[in-house]
Amino acid sequence: MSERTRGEHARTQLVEAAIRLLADGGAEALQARKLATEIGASTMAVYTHFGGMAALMDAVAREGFRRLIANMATVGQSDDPVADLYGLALAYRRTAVEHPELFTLMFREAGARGQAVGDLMKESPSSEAAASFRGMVAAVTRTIEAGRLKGDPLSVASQIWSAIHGYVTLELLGHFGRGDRGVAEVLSPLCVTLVVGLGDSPAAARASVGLVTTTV
Amino acid sequence: MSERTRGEHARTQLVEAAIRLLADGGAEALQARKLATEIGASTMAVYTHFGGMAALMDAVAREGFRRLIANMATVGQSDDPVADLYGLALAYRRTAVEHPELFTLMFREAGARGQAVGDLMKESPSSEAAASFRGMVAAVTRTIEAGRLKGDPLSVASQIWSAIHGYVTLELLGHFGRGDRGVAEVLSPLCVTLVVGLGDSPAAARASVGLVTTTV
DNA sequence: GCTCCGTCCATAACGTGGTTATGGACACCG
DNA sequence: CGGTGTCCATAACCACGTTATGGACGGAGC
Repeated sequence: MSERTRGEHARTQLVEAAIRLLADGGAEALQARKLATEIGASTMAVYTHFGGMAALMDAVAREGFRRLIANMATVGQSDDPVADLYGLALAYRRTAVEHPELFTLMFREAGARGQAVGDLMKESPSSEAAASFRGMVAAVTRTIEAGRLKGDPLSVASQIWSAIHGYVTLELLGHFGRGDRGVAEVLSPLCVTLVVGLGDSPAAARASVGLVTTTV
Repeated sequence: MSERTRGEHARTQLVEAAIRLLADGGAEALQARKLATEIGASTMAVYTHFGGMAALMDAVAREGFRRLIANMATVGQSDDPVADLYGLALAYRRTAVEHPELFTLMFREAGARGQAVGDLMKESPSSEAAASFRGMVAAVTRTIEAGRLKGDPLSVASQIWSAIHGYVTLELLGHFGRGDRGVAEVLSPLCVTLVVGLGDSPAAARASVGLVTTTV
């Protein structure tokens, strides 16, 4: 039980190699044999450490969610909770755009393991995906406590998450054009629309969203 | 060039068999050999009619979009354009929930063929996916002409499509629970939030969405 | 009617990629 | 120093997409 450094290292090596393959070869490039040569080992490594490609991809997806959470965590808590919320949206979108294949895999795997992401309307403390959602619930709660938005935090967070996730999904599919055009033309107005619809004043909403836009 | 009835029939037979396999076996069950036995033929049928599994799945995706468009077309134009818009959202969601694997495939294939779905901010008259979007743009235009919403129809439609698509994607992944709970707790409030944020009055928005809720 | 020609497709083989069986190398433990 | 367990290279196996080949069938022209 002495940490067997080599073994644990191989495990993370595999996940990192997988993310690398994914990044510059797409989902099709994520193959056991390519992984093996990538880390200078045989395909058996995949089986001793994960039991199969499915479990490895699951681990890759988890790592992706961990990065998403980390990126969302860099958005601090300013005195403008609506601006923070928009910052979360941008962080979510940036994570996806920087690693589109990984982001796609994350939600494909979430579907593959059926209910594993869980019912986020309730408690599901184990799942990584749920953690990123809880960050959003917390941010929403602050906007409500600040008197900017109205409604049940869980429902409001679900609505906002749906909208952002949908925008990101469609942007990755090539709608809304390339570059940051979609952010300016769709995501940013969408966030204004949402917070105004949830009780914020149009002027305050535009101001809060405008504040963060320079951070893109 | 005489219509070769048998041949065309085999083509649609393959697509229908594919949708059937997809429905009760998931994406993994969509295999050339299973398709072949399903229609009582050999795997060559896939190649004479489509050239390969990729093209067949593309055809399946197109058929899926055709069904989506058809379902959205059943939503008529009443004298309440916001209610019609919510009807479109429900039709979109119902199409996805009734054939979740097909819906997932549709957008996976859209990604696989890269830009084929096209840049929906511009004209892309060929793609089936674009047609369903144009239906939404038309509905949005009516709400604006009726004085209920404000803004550029293209931008507004993009925002609404993002939100609905995101909700549906997450519901299919198992968030928001089973049955129609998500509709009542997230999709319906989300639509109210959107139209209020886009200029409708809260009371009118709730009335319009409430009207249609019984149609779920 | 007969031949020619094109389409469609069954059979069988090939290539690739996930998986597994086997056995060896090495570290740790008694 | 032998025992034991983990890790992994090799090589084979198997499922599935694909392709090569040739035959069956039907229409076109004579």
